Amino acid sequence: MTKDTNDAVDVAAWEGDAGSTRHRILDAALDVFSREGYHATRMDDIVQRSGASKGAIYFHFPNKEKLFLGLVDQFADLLERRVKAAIKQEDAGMVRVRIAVTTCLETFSKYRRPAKILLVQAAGIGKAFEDKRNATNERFAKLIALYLDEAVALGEIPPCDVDVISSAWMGAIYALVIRWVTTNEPAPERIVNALVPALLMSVGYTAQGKPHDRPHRRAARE
Amino acid sequence: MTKDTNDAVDVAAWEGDAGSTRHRILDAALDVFSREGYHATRMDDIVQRSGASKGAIYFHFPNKEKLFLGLVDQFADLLERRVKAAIKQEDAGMVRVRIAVTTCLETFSKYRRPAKILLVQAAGIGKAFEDKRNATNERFAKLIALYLDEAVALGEIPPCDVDVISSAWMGAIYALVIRWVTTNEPAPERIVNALVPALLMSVGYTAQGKPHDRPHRRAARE
DNA sequence: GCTTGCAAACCGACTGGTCAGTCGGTCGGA
DNA sequence: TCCGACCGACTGACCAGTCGGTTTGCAAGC
Repeated sequence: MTKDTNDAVDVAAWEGDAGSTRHRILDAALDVFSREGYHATRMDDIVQRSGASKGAIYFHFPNKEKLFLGLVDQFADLLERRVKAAIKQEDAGMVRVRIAVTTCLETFSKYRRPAKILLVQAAGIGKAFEDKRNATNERFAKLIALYLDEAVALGEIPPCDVDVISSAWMGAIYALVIRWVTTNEPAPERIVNALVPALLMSVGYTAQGKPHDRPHRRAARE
Repeated sequence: MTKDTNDAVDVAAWEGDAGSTRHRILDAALDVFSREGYHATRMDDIVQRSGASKGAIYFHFPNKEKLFLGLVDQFADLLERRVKAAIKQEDAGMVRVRIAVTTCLETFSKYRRPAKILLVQAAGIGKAFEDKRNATNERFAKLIALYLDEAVALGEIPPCDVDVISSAWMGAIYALVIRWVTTNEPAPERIVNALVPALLMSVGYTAQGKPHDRPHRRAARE
């Protein structure tokens, strides 16, 4: 797990046309935005980094804001796709909850720079960005809430304020990913090992029939 | 609890000289920064809002950044003071953990605008701010970690990765406060009721001898 | 195969607006 | 008369976005 952090070809993973000018721009933007933040990034930085020209950038993207939000959206989509794909393989109930959380963490750790853009750089920039971030946030919280509701319905966990809990979970996940992304510190493996059980326990899920390292079936990746 | 959100005299609560120019500037800065964010705030906005002049602002504060970071620091200090004061009244162990978390939430909900500055506006602005936010973050995570360690030592909860858990807790708290601060949505009371038990359960603390609404002693405020 | 035409893709010097910060100056109290 | 507090018009850097121009790919006509 998490052997490679895609540090070279991040955007390529979810955009087809590698090598094209458009792609080079996106890659450069991702790189610079994630390092410097939105405001500290000058379009000329992206020009230099991408090797394209100012004109090329404004030919492909209407403005700086759209370019940035595009990156955020793309990554959020990817994340959602991966979570849903992973879920589909499993039966309803707490197993799904566990898989959703794990997939989230795996994806963040694999796509480190996009994660930083989504979680760190998209905050505190302005109204439009704040809204976008909250929306994205809620989007995943809702996903978690859905699976939690399922688990409650199945009687696997006692009823709880699913709305609040799912927000809290996202917050917990985000906080650790942010910390890892910026300080490199709690290794992803350690995060998963400590966090996932804690989250499950927080809703009163006692690890029934979980023989420590049960090989849960896992099919097609991505 | 949380009857009044100090929406008028935020800074006054922790700065002595109310009415002075310096104080009026801080107040105005808090107001504008929390609404607009760091970059969208023009010094001229603060000028207008405070009734002071550009010269007065630059007489009291070296630059925009320092003014902003000053607000962040002041609020972080206040928060820490309040948590420590609340803790002092209680015996070591899980009770302290509960009180620490509750006090955090109470303080955030009471000082809504400073909270927004600390949690939302101080992110994604730039290196200096990012560091500051991480540092503040860690500062409180460490505090929680300390009390959790105590509880583990006392045998009230099983051992766990306290470092990761405390970060996760802060993240959960932050996420909900941010959501409340921006959307006004999960009422503070609901947050406390749902979140605190969940956090406690997440470290395997079974609510022993907690008769639902036990009147825990509470002395001097602030 | 070769010209011609045209548009999509790309180039980069330049502009126009925006602000953080400055600075010469005023005012009132000790 | 001196100094701390305050005033506000002004400046200079910075940078997103523009625009006239060039190159490239390619299809249609001959």
